[in-house]
Amino acid sequence: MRLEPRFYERENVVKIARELIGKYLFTNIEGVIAGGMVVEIEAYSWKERGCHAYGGKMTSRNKVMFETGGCAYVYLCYGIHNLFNVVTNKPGIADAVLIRAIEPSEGIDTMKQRRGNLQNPFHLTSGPGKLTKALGIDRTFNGKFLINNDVWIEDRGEKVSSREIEVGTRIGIDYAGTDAKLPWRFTLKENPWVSK
DNA sequence: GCAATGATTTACT
DNA sequence: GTAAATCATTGCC
Repeated sequence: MRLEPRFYERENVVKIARELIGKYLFTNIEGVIAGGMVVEIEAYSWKERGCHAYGGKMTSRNKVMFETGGCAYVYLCYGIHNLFNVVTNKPGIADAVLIRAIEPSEGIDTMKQRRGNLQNPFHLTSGPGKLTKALGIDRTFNGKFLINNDVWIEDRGEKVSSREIEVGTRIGIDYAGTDAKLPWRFTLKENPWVSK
């Protein structure tokens, strides 16, 4: 079952991130479906320094974060890598979750092709820049709604108990000061597809 | 208009 | 495990 807008429009972005573990992210590029289960995710909110829209400041890059929940926010990091976020909360409130890793289930051959020859198959989608490349996501997806047929998230009814979820601090935002210590990173315990 | 910077990846030791 | 590559976005001049 595909997740509806009201799932994303709730106020607690951390809770949404926690609930998205075990859900399935798919893309449909020119009729080819690829995707898999979300195993790693982080929450971001305008209230803390780790977020692009910290303080509620809108720029041409992050304006999509101010859209209503259920919008895709894709941006370029380090000049090369596309990172895939899902906007949450109500219009005007810039919260989002960053999908960092998935466990491939559909279109694995296509993903391998997009990623080129890999030594270690576990490197296919075990990182935010890797998974966007594997799924064919680029910045043309910025602003797309997850109720369209290009990209969406499904609930396949798999239950993930809280003790299977590992909570930690977010990656790569040391500059955020004390906000970098917020326990807003969720991973599936002992899953080989989680980035290290 | 220009230089500093980063929510990372890759290859190499 | 560590370090370099790489360029759009940002913020200041």
